[in-house]
Amino acid sequence: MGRKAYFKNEEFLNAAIEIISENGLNALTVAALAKRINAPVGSVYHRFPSRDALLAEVWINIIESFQNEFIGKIREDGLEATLSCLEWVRRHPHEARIMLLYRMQDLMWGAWPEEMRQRARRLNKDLHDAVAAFIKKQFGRVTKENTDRVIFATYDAPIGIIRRYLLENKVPPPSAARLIRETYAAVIEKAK
Amino acid sequence: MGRKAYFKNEEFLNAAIEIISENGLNALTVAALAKRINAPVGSVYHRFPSRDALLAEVWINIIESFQNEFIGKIREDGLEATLSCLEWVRRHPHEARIMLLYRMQDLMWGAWPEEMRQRARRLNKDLHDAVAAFIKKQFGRVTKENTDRVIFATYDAPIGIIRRYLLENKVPPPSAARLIRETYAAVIEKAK
DNA sequence: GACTTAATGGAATTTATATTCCATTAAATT
DNA sequence: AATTTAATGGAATATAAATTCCATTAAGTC
Repeated sequence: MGRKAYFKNEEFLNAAIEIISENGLNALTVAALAKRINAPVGSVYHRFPSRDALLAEVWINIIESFQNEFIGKIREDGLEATLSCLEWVRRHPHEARIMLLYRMQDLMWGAWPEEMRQRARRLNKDLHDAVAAFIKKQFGRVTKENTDRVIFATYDAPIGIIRRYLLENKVPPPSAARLIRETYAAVIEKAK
Repeated sequence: MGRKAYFKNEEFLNAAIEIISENGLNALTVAALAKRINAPVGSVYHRFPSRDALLAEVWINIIESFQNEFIGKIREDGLEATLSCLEWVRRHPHEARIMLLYRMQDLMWGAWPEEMRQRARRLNKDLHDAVAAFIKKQFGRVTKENTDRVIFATYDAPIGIIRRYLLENKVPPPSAARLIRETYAAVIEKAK
């Protein structure tokens, strides 16, 4: 009952992602957001309590998408999980730009909505558990040194190269996988 | 002649760096900047034509500091240059946070002042030349593949691990150097 | 087809900050 | 010590963008 909706929640979220990715955070005004999908400004506030709330949702959705894929893969295989970061970025270039070029703190002015805090906590726990299980499987036990190795090879190094391409408004080429593999081999497999 | 200055240009620049590093870009209002050194708002505009101009100078100073150190070292030795990134970050934690957590585009609203564009052009040329010379020395000739290897091992991978620590409000520990060395050995020396 | 509800549409308002402006103060010069 | 110049000090103004509010519109329900 009541009027049919012209605009979906998701359309605003996607429009925000595109604007930030293409023109930077400064370009994401509520007016620009509404205009991109030809919606009136008021409709933004009909669906989201504030610009901050919308951005919190954009952020947590992206992080969940990225990390859940990683978590799923690392249960099977470390190298696969590592390479999957690269593939996720290639499939989600706009989201990747936001994830790697901004921080939550800079997207929003205020504090996280409580729902988002919960989702973030659950996600971090899942990630932590999955990584710890992998370290145990790979090295026998979890030490600070092993943990550093795994995070570096599976996350830091791939993100490092990916981020450079994103900064240049490009998507990392498939050839980047070669360097990621070599690093993984040197840092994880050789150290076993 | 005329009244003696209470506030130096540099004090405003340093205050801005600290505020952004400690509390994020949103915290850097002109009022907050002035307050941090107990200056009146007007004095900011006595020294800088605009907030944007001040930020442009903050940014270019940081990039010059980082890259000039790297350029100097890579003329001598690739691994030394690579490890020097880590040391620069440890010596300049605030500057590092700005360099690695923001982009010029997001610090400023408008376009770069012309002076800054020139400084950036010169710097990029120097960096490019130094890296090309290193690649030639190391591999005999400059190919796309060699270039990717060198940038990855000397820059992307170190930045990747450094950035993770900076995101957690920490400075990377000296132990990070081990992983950076191993990556360099695997990606540059083994491939020679 | 009147009624209720949910949504759009957009003008008006509020808020947060950057910027301007000018009076005041102090150093150097004569 | 009067004068000139460069700087401070901060209130007033301008600006840009978020948010509010309410009138209008359309879809189901009785």
